[in-house]
Amino acid sequence: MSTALFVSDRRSESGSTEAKQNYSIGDLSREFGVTLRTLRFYEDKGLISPERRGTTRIYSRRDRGRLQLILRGKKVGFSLEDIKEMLDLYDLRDGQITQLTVSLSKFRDQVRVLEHQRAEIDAAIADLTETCDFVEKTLEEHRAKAS
Amino acid sequence: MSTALFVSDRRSESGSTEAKQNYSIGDLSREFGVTLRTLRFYEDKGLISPERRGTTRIYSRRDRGRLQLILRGKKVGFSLEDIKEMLDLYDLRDGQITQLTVSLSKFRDQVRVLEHQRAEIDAAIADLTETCDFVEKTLEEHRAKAS
DNA sequence: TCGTGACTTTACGTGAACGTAAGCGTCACC
DNA sequence: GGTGACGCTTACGTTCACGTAAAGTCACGA
Repeated sequence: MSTALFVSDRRSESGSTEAKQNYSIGDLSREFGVTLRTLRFYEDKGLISPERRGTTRIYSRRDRGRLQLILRGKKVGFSLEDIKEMLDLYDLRDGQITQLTVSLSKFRDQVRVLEHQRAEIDAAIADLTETCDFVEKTLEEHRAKAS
Repeated sequence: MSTALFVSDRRSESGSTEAKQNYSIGDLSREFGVTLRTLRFYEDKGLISPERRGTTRIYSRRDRGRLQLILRGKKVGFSLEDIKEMLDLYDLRDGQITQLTVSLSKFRDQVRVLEHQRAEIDAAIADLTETCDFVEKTLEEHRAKAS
């Protein structure tokens, strides 16, 4: 399944049954499996800005969408600050072009970062696997001697 | 190049020229590219215990070996606490067998952890790559329209 | 009227692995 | 007798993404 990331959502949602327009903090918490603290934290960092009814937060569909983007951004390894930048850029909407171009560049950078991490993990796995083999062999020899 | 990890060093070092017996903190710092603070920190955490001449630390070849193991352990993703456990175990030397068996088990666990991390990174790369393709396509279309 | 649940605020705590002063000692050298 | 290299200790600071109290408001139901 593929979902847009810092790009307008590619999924069609017009057909969703009873699309709510507003959500409480608890609604989103349950739906996305994040704590209330997390949602308030994101707000504190300027990633989401729900309206208020009194002191109570009211999240719109747009806020929900932003939360989705935030969580997807985290999943692919962006920091909250990275995500904020892109969301802010998205908000400007001066020309979509700028936002798309900048984001594309960041995505490519991140792919490179991830590929690098992957290479390091591969090396570590190779190292550990080899060491495992060596240890197994040593234990084998020991057992052979002991018998 | 393969080096043992929490197993006695497999490399022959008898042929090394002028094998020093003692090292200052600065020596090890330079040789391994770690800061003085790091070496003192490892000592604080009980990973290394160099002797003292007055207040000055004197590292033996054995201390140097331990440092090597620590850094290799870090490279393959172990925490300092993990590393300490294995080193302590290694110190016991009750029977090498116990140490080898326990370490082997930890190594295998860590391989699994790393493989899991790799899978997540792969997924993230796939996701981002797909998004990049989508964005590129969008920009293409935009340019086509603009011309 | 009490309790429960959902929501709010402020604000200190966490973990990992060090960084970064501040302030001092001790040599060798010029 | 100044200067620089090298070493020491104590101890608060950093980064990130929240966790975890503590204490309060508000509405609803028995």
